[in-house]
Amino acid sequence: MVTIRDVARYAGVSPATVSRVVNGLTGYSTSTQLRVEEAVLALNYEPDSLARGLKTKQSAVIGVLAPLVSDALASEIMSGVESAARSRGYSVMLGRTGLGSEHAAGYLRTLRTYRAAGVILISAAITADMRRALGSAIPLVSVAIRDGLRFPSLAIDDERAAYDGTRYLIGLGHRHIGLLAGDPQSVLVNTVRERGYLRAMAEAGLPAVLEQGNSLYDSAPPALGRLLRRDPLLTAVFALSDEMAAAVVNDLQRLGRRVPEDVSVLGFDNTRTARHVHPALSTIAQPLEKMGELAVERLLAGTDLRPRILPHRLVERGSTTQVPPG
Amino acid sequence: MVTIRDVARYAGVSPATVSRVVNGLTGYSTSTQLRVEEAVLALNYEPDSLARGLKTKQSAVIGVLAPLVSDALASEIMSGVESAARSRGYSVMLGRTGLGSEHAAGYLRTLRTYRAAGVILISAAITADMRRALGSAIPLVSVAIRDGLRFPSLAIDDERAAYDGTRYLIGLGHRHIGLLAGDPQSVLVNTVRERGYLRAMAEAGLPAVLEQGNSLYDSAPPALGRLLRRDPLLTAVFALSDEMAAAVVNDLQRLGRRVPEDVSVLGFDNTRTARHVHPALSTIAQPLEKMGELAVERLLAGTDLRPRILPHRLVERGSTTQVPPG
DNA sequence: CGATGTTTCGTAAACGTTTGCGCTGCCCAC
DNA sequence: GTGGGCAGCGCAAACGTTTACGAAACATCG
Repeated sequence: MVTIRDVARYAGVSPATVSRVVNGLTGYSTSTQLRVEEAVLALNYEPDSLARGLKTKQSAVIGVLAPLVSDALASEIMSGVESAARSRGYSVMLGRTGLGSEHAAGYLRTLRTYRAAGVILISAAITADMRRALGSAIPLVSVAIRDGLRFPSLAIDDERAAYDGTRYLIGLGHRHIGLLAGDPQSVLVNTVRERGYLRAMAEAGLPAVLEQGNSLYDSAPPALGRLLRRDPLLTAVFALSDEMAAAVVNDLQRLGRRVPEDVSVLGFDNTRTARHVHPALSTIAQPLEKMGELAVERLLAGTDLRPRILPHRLVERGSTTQVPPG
Repeated sequence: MVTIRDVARYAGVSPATVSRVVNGLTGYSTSTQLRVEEAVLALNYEPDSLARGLKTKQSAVIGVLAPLVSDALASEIMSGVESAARSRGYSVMLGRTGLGSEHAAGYLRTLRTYRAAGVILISAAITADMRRALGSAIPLVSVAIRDGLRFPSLAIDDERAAYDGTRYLIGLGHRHIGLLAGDPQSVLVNTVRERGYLRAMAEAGLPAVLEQGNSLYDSAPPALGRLLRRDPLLTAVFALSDEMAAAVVNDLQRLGRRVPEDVSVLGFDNTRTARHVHPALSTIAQPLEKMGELAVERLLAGTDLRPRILPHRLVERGSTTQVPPG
């Protein structure tokens, strides 16, 4: 392990000077800069991140916390985070908070012991526990959820997005539109999406039919069954995650209903899975990668605590169509 | 920020003693242990990871490097890594190496500056560059790929798995079986899977038909087209990733062929996406989560450099069936 | 030419831990 | 009663950086 002292010796200067040129500070002549740079190259020196962090009370790591690490939504956001972080010289530490955020506080604590530069919280509400664990030193930005006031957030306008999705279905002529919601206690975003749906239905004078899932694949079929029982005339279902939507189109086909001829299904998020289904899902797109990138940008900028609303967009694929005649 | 000194003062002992009880060493009486533990609780003390790592020349981070972070295969392995790591008190640092491993060496270098306890490399071949960047201090285990000799690896028997998959298709009566391979240069695992396919076909006296994709969704349709052109009588296609297999069933349906009635398709990996398609994919399952867990286990055990072969398993779902009569 | 400023650089003290070493008591055996 | 052994603990030095401070060298200007 080659240290700054070795470099200093090699270049015939003091460690302090090496530190200065390595960090691009001022206070050295061009000639010594050259000598130091040459020494760094020759010895293949790389500053020890731990020592540096200890001294500066700040390390170049960004924590990313998601309910599930193998979740498509979180994955794509993390992908954006990773690339933005790396291009700025930061590393990312990964943590799974669990569906109920059970492990979030613990992770925040360890991130603090690493003196992380910031943490990005995906799809999770911020509890008092978490605030305590975080302390005041580490900035946090919350993504894909609008938790309001204390922390900057980065999300689409979920109410409006759900409203727009529902309007779209209504515009297609549908009158019996069921909503497959996510679990409201774990992902608070779902309740505001529900509101958007309810508003659109109310405005159109249509009856709302709503069942809860938990955003995951397996929760959809039973919820779909309940939906169908409550309104057998359903011609459209709006699922609040692509994964549930995928399950819905598969289960519908299993039940002998054609998608989209008999019933249209609209997804949410536009994750990779939206294209894996056949017919491919029409869905409300969130700019997931971009959200990840912006999250690290905001984290490092530090300023501007206001929630930032990103544009959503309806992408039309094969799973939706005009209401069947009759 | 409360330090070990604060705790020591509070408990009326020296920092050294606090360190000893915090780390569970010996050399203190029960009564002082109690006092220290009380102080730790009272002050909510948590040792600084950076200082600790600096002193011990080892930090509790495990690096995980994957070609793509939003890839389903890598995601599920990472999920296993994360849970095993956390339960042992380790944190995981995430890195994207890129399809051609462009960024791998860079990441290894920064992991070294963090004095990571180890790194887990997913689906990537180990280059000389990477070996140099890694140095000798950090253990590495390679997952989902068998790179051979220098580093311990954790994978299924890919040749045998592909062989078994092909045999399964043959056993179903198929004679015209196309293989959709991954990109051999990026994921060397594909060439050994190809061998398994070729062996099974040769043994059965059947002609091999083989096209290259790159493991991702979009590469499949064109490759499928080429496959169909080369053998219009194809009744089965074996895709070397679930994502390609998903694309194949969708594209087949677009072309008016029914799956599995007209043509069977068999996937590989058994990722989440296998269930997202309709009909759900029959596929060769790798124990992905388990592989992630075992990887950290081996990393920390440190011993036993021999490659470890995990069992694969064929899971039959709706996308495969007997060859159509005629 | 002296005074004053400005570069350029080195010294040394920190950052928060861990750990080798040694000191103090105490117990016990002779 | 002396000595050896051992448990319990503190001192202080390290780990590899960064950075305040000051010293030297040099330029500038009256």
